[in-house]
Amino acid sequence: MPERLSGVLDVSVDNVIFGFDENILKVLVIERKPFPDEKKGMSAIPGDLVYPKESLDEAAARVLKDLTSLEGLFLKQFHTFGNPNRVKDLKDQEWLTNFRINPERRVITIAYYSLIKMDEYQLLPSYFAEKAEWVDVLEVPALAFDHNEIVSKALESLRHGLEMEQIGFELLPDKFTLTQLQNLYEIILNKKFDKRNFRKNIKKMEHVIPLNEKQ
Amino acid sequence: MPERLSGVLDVSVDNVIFGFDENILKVLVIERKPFPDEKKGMSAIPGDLVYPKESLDEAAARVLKDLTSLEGLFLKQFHTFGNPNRVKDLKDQEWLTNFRINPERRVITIAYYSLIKMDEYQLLPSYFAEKAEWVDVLEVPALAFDHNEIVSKALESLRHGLEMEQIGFELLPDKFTLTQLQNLYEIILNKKFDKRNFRKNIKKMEHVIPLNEKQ
DNA sequence: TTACTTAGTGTAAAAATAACACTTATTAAA
DNA sequence: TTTAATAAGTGTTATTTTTACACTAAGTAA
Repeated sequence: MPERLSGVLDVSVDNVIFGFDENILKVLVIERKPFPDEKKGMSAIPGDLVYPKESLDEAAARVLKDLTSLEGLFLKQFHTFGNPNRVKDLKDQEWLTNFRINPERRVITIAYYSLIKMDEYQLLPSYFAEKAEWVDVLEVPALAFDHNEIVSKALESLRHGLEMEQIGFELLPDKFTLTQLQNLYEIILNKKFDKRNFRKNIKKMEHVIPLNEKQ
Repeated sequence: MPERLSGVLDVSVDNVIFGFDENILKVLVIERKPFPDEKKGMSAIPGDLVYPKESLDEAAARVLKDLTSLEGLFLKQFHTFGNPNRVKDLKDQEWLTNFRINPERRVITIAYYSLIKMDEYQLLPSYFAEKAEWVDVLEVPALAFDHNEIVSKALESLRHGLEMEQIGFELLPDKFTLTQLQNLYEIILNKKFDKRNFRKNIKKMEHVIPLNEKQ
């Protein structure tokens, strides 16, 4: 029986927050507080260490709320990232040295994605983010840690969720046009749909109430 | 900014191992080493703490190999369980007291499921398991920790994987009859299929080479 | 007012799925 | 060793689902 070390891991949650703005699928990216010698904080996905008494879902919801002040949003755990080197990059190590008690410690992260209706969203200062910014999911800059990989996998999961469950509505206001919804599907799935066939499919879905308002 | 404790979590992997035996979907359950006053160790899913330098996938593969001596099996991460009370049950606390350096510590676990062809499998003694036993997935006994919940969710994921990707073959020997395959689908998905339609669908799949052997 | 863009609507062809029954071979029992 | 019972193997038709496709009406911009 090999010797087993324990307590050598930190656990965080990271949250890929998607929003849909007219014709663009966006991701919320924060600017990580810069460490002393750093001019500008690096971009990252919002996240935090899990507190001792909260569940993973609660931690993810907290991160989301701190940043947006919104509660009850769609939130889904999609993957856990635990490569032993995922925080060992030089820039990340410098940052951790300034902001973590045990910077050298391995960190695994449980990744969630969440969907928010952008019109309900208000930018909030947060203790872990200098500022937050929406970026086009197709133009995500270089991010801290393995966050680019996390975003890619989040996008995959979102696509899957859009096809399997019908999650798209979470990204639109309560009242929306079918054209808006179709745009959303086309952009997220990167695929064109026939207008009439698309509308037929929506009619099959429950929980969509046609408002006899036009245009 | 709230005070952040760190190093208060242990991280493990747990592995729900599925096998298919004639007409039954089975799960490999181990008997957890009994603690001193315990007559018989409680049943559990195989798992272990993640070692300092291995990735999560590696940890899961190691657990699997220790138990079966098999490598390169189908292995899939499906969910991470992190309820703060998931190891706080009295029985579990007693056990942890005997087998962990920090028994009171919170443990989160990354859960995987894997598929093995039962005829390739050989029961192996393992340092964390007194013995291992296949049980019908429909008659899983009470398990340690939150392992019953983990098994349920693994089964959900397996069903999903069977429908989406075509994962069923991992559970059968390299040569198998279509009847065997249909049984597998019917039992796992709990659904009947028409024999002829089923065979048509298989023919559409790639990577299946019909051997002109009959019966 | 005119031209241009976007919203809104039904039908027909094609593809995929579901329903269905008999023959042959093997195994078990008389 | 015959007989009965069980399981394997095979195509066709009907139904449902999916796809392809074009014009009208209204609103917006020139």
